[in-house]
Amino acid sequence: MRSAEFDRSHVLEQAMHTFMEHGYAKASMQKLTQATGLHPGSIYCAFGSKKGLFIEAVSYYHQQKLLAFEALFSDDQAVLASLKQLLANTVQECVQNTCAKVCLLTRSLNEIEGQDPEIAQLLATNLQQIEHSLGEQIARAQRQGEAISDEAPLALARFITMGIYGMRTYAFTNADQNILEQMSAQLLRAIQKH
Amino acid sequence: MRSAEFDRSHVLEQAMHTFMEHGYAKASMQKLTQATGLHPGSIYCAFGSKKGLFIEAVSYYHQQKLLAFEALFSDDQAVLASLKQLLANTVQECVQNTCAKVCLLTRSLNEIEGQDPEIAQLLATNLQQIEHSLGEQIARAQRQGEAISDEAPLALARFITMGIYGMRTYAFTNADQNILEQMSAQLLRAIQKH
DNA sequence: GATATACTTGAATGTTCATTCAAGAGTCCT
DNA sequence: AGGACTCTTGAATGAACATTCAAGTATATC
Repeated sequence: MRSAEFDRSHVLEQAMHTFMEHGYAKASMQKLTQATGLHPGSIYCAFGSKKGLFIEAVSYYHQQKLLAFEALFSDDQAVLASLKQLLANTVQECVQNTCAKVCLLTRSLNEIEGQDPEIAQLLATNLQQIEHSLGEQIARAQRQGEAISDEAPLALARFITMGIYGMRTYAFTNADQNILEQMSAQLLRAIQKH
Repeated sequence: MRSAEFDRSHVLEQAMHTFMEHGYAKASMQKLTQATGLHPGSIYCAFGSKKGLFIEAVSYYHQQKLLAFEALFSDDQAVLASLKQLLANTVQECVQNTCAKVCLLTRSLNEIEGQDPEIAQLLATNLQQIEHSLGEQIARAQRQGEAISDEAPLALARFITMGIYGMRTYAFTNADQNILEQMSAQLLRAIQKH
């Protein structure tokens, strides 16, 4: 017996960054071996293929985003306040000049369209999971009597989700913090009671 | 002398479809020669490179979208009605099962990020031009006293633009016509006077 | 119809890519 | 300490890629 020498989390973290920076197609195995410090053989032994590594990197990214989401929407805080913070965090990501500016899920979904249904399905499922969690939080806000529209919680969650996707693409054309903050405010206003 | 044997518009139309279907990276020269009927040498003679062909195909796409936009927002119609139609058309595109479901500009913008600043700039400029035209129309709506918010026209145009980007990415996770129509309605409501 | 001037053709080029594998090295159990 | 097992290494492989170019072909002018 002999245990693997590398730290799987660390490798996935680096691979994730590489995919975020270059996209799926342009993240060559050469870039991935450099970023992870692993040799090709080790990657293929541990993950089967470039696609396998990508799938695990995506899952790793998704896991991180889910944890951040749950931390943000802790039970002892107004949902609308958490939502506002979620949008503020998204804006902060978008105006970064690092690979942190992209959402691995939405970017890859755009890239992969029409190419690999299995990856597309994984990305869609992950995104829908966050959308669903958001729906639960919005339902809670309504129960708690927060100043939020009484439309179906899922419809409101979809709207905010769509808004975040839109802001991310918009930021590629114009990463202006003021503009993105204004959009966030418009999105929030649209789901508030008036 | 001898004139070129192929119809440039027809070639660009086919190349555009190929890029819409496969994305930039995965639209190989082989696929492009098959789709256009041109031999590699002819493409390089007429467009210089794959990137040159892509840039012209993007411009061709943009031109088409601009014409469609101007036709939709003819002066003798309420702006809000045209806007509603614009969103309805977008939904129709998104639920298609052909390459017509993608916006070449937004899809490529997501794919190209961090790879080619020249292409990114072209895509951003094209998208901003449509956003700007939309702003002018919204300003006209305000002057004509339509039931539209009195926020800055550009801010409203940005919001709708962002919404369309968002719907396009959202449709990749769930191309449900009812849901997309509901989002359109939410977007419209958000910029109306109340 | 001869000649010059293009455009067309598609095989060849060299690069880059994902992937494999046999040799080497480390670890554990007896 | 020896042997068995597994992980690591990185050069080798073959496919796919964008691009080139010399030969071939059509057109126009004189």
